Amino acid sequence: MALFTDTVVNKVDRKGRVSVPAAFRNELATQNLHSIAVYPSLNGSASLTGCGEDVLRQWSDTYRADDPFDTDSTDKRMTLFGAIKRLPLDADGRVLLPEELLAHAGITTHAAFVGMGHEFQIWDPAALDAAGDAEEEGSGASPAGPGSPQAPGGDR
Amino acid sequence: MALFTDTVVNKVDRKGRVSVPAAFRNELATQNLHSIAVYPSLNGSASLTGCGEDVLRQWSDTYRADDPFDTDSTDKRMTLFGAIKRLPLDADGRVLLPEELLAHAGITTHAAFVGMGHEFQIWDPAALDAAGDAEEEGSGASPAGPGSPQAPGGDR
DNA sequence: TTGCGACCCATGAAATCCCATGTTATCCCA
DNA sequence: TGGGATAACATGGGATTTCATGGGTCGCAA
Repeated sequence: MALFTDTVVNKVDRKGRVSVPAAFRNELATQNLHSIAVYPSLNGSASLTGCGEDVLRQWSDTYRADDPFDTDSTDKRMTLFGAIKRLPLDADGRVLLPEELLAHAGITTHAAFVGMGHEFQIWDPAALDAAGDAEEEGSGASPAGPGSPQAPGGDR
Repeated sequence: MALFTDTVVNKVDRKGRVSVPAAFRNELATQNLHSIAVYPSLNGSASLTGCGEDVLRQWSDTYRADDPFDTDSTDKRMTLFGAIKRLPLDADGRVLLPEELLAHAGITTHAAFVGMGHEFQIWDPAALDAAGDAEEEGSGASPAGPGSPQAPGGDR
């Protein structure tokens, strides 16, 4: 299973393309994956969540055993799988983020990729900063702690 | 699992490279690891913590079974994995410490590697001295005790 | 035909590789 | 046990490759 770490800010070009960080690509390559699965984060934050297809398969497997009459299961599957877009990586390791997803995350010129273990998230850098600050205060984390995983200045 | 001990001060060259102490490298080699995972220490001190990837995988595994709808899990993973950088060892056993990490630890010309069992820390030698002294007084440790693991004078 | 996506190439900056060197620790033999 | 030979390490620097990014072109479809 891929292991995504680190936070990287890349530029979104005029065509809506973004380079997936090389480290992420390498992780995907170890699983022979040539695309990423992306969907609006489920916790309601203005961000996207992405992962390799292997993770999708695992989720699908956990649901497959469910009772076909279990409406909770059908609801969740619809919410989850219905919103997932599979984005192929081009020869240069970039993906084309659909307008719809860009809008959901409020991404305009830059996209911050945040590793989260077996999956990752994509944020507008400013929104990520804000979310990090909020968490720091809310949870009473150590003042100088890593509340905000990274402060992606403004650029790279 | 690797076992890191001892304190070693190495030089950071103009490119930001540092030799990982040979003893540490040997520990990593026994696990077939060719990179280290480094992140700002979680206790808020001006230092970095490092470990082998085996430790990361273990963390990731504990989260992987989580329900994708579990927002508490996603928050934790973002904070933890978002700040971890994987630094590959080059053929000579060196890593390139990113600007960002150097700044967090206040490292400029020298880096002190401190073994801590299954992980290790990286300090600016002066900051390490200061932290050791403070601990000595605060905890009432033996006056001449090993509060500061070593007094890495100024150089090697 | 016109707009968008897939593919290709160019470029500057940064990371990686590779080799050279001085120094220190280790080994081996008398 | 002295002392030279040898190997391991840390370090510097130049050569090469990777990466992110911009832009162009071709083809398909609305």
